[in-house]
Amino acid sequence: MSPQRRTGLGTNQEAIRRHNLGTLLRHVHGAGQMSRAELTSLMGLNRSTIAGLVGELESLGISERATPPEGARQGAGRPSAGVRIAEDGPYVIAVDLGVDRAVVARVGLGGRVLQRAQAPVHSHGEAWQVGASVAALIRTVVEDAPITAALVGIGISVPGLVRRSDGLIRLAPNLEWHDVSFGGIVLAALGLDVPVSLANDADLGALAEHTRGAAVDTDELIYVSGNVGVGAGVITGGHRLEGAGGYAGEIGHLRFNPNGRPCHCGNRGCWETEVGAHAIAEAINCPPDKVAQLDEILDGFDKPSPALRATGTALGQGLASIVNLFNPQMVVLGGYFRSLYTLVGAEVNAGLADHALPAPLESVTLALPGLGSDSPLLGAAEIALEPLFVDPVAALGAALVDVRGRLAG
Amino acid sequence: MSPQRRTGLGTNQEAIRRHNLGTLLRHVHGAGQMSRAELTSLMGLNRSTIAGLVGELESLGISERATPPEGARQGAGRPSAGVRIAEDGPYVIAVDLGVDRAVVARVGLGGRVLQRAQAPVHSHGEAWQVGASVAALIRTVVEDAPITAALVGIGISVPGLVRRSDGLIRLAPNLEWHDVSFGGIVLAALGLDVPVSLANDADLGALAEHTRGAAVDTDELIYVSGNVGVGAGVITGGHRLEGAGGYAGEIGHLRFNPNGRPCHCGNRGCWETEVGAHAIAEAINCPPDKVAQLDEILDGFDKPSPALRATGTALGQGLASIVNLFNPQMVVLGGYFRSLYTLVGAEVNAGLADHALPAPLESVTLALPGLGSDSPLLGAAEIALEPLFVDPVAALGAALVDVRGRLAG
DNA sequence: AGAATTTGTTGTGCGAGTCACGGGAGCGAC
DNA sequence: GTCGCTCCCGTGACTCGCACAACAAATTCT
Repeated sequence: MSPQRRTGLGTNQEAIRRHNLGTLLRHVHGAGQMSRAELTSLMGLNRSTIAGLVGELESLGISERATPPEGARQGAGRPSAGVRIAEDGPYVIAVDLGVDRAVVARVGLGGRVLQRAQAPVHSHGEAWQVGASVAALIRTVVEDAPITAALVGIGISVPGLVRRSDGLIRLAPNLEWHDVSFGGIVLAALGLDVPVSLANDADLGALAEHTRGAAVDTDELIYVSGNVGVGAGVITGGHRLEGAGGYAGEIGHLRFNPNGRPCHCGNRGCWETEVGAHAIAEAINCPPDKVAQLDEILDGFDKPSPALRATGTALGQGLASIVNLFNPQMVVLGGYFRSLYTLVGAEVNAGLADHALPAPLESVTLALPGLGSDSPLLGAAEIALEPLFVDPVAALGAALVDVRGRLAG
Repeated sequence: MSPQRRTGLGTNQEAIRRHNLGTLLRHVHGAGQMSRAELTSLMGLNRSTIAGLVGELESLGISERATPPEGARQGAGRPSAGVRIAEDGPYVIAVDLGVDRAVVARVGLGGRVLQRAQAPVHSHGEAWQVGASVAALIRTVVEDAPITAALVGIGISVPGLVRRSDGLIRLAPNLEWHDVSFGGIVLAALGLDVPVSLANDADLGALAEHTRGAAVDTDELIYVSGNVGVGAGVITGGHRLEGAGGYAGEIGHLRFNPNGRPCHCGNRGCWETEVGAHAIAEAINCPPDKVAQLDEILDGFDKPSPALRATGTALGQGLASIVNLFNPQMVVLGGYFRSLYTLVGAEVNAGLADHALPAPLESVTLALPGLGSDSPLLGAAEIALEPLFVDPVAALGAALVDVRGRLAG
């Protein structure tokens, strides 16, 4: 969260520098590489100011000077030097906790996945067991990190409700977890003390798609995630919509059909009972223990069955409610909705067009994730990197160097 | 909209001053009067900086020095001088366009209603006719304004969909308007050229309740407005949720009962068909032409009928979907929902508790508007005042002095 | 090859907030 | 009543960040 959203505080010169340095880094992070001239026009600051900021970033070891990038201006004039994320710069650990597997990656600024590992996770496993597996994956992934590179933090994507204030997992239905302090568990298993951020997988999917996926330059977007549960991550005004407790986006339990099937939440006919993984599995006669691989199974289809087409219509109709409520510019369909939309896109579009109001409908686009199924993972990297954009100097000061040594000791 | 939300730009010193001056004014505006010491601790700036800012505000004629306010610190020590909104300071015109009447007020900083007038409006009247009535009311209300006081702008609350980019009224079902540039119509009728801002009534209700109503210090709130249509204004992270086009918050057409009554939007069983004014009027045998006064009629009841109780349950159940989606800290029930909640609050609460998820439910409070039925009007004043908080000097420079003279000439 | 264009570099200046000091205004104790 | 305490105001020197201007450097165009 950028400090600018804290309303009411004044700004002093120290804050300017922090903000400008962080904003510059955010730009370089977003584009991977840019020229100083681009930065000058993007940020609206003087050339010499940009030069000073870039110099500070270089002296921090975050960025390095590069030859002018490819897509640079054509024409006369001295070419502008490039600013590029440093090879041995700071990095974060991203964890995508799925229902049946955990993916862990070491991710550098610019969103580059430097190392990656994954392992199956016992469904309904105890939290400490899962924590131990994740810790082991983290050890693997940190193996080849340069000894000088600093670990800024760990970001974890969770399929469930995460409390914003402290990252407690309030409820992860498909892991059968309840009030689990998973961040603490992982840190304890590692024996490290670094900042850990947890958030809902759909929220992080939205964040990643906004930063470097299908929704770059789109400040109003919703990432609808079909995992075993159905959830949404909302970005509005370029910021995550979190809600008071951090639970915003629970679209799975929208009232859809009051005479429908009972839902595990206690109501009847929640949207999830129509478009959730179990409903779809039933529609395609998929055995219940394969529900976690629903996306792959759907990818195997080449022609949709009538039942699947009905599901597509229900998906579109539910999306209509969401479009009416949030008036997004883009809706990204993640998880198995990606596969489903590929199959029955026409039905989804029709359901949406029939049930949404004309005004919000005209400005919305349905899209597939630009990052494939990595969106939540890269979103986890983004929240872990966030402190660097708020205050690069402070975040780097708090970061951990020689992680391998510390893990060994 | 505070400039801080524009991400990506750098900050220079000029922007600091603008921001600090605007933020200081926003604080004084919110509290009406405060001491410099309070401002110092609120804004986290140095005493002398605050003194400089306050001095600038005074020299602009916006604020004036006052004796220490009542609620000041008790005990030893020199009392801190007060900062108070100036009597003859800048003001705005706020317009609340209802289905059957228009209310116009002259509102000063601090939210003080200085003058007020209203007139019935012909339902289904032509836009230019309504514009002429509103212009006449504005002339009345400007009558006694000090000749030195500056008019900063006009804010208009509209019962319909307003396009964010240019304030065009895309659709106001109950006025039967369609793509009406009402701001231009009013300005033409006045023969003035001042900034005009238009927004949806529920959005403005939320804004006003957030600034000086029931939801002060609540950064996640939803104002649910029952007028002839049902809409919502959402504030999240302290900012209005507008959506891509400005149409966010259309909760009236949430899918509620797919086998229900047909809705004018083309679907069946939208929430509005269950809790909208026409549904309630039917439930209490109120003649259709009195629908606009539904709140007063409901206030006349002392015992709710079973039909009304069922409506209360439906209201609560629909609110549950909203609470699940937005995870607000407070839901304010405006319009006739205020009267309805007073009658059948128990049913509303029960419907909400039954259908909302536990996590979002535990942090939400239902509340009545702290500003009564004036919320949209005062919200209209707030958007018109907004430029003053972004850049007081510029906004005052663009403001109009001697309005009466200009209107006469 | 020279002009035109665009950018990097350097030094100067302005402006905004901070800091430190002296003075002022109430409160409370003796 | 006076003194001390506490908190605040007001003023001037100080620091730091950005803007500006002039010059140097690196290309492209003619």
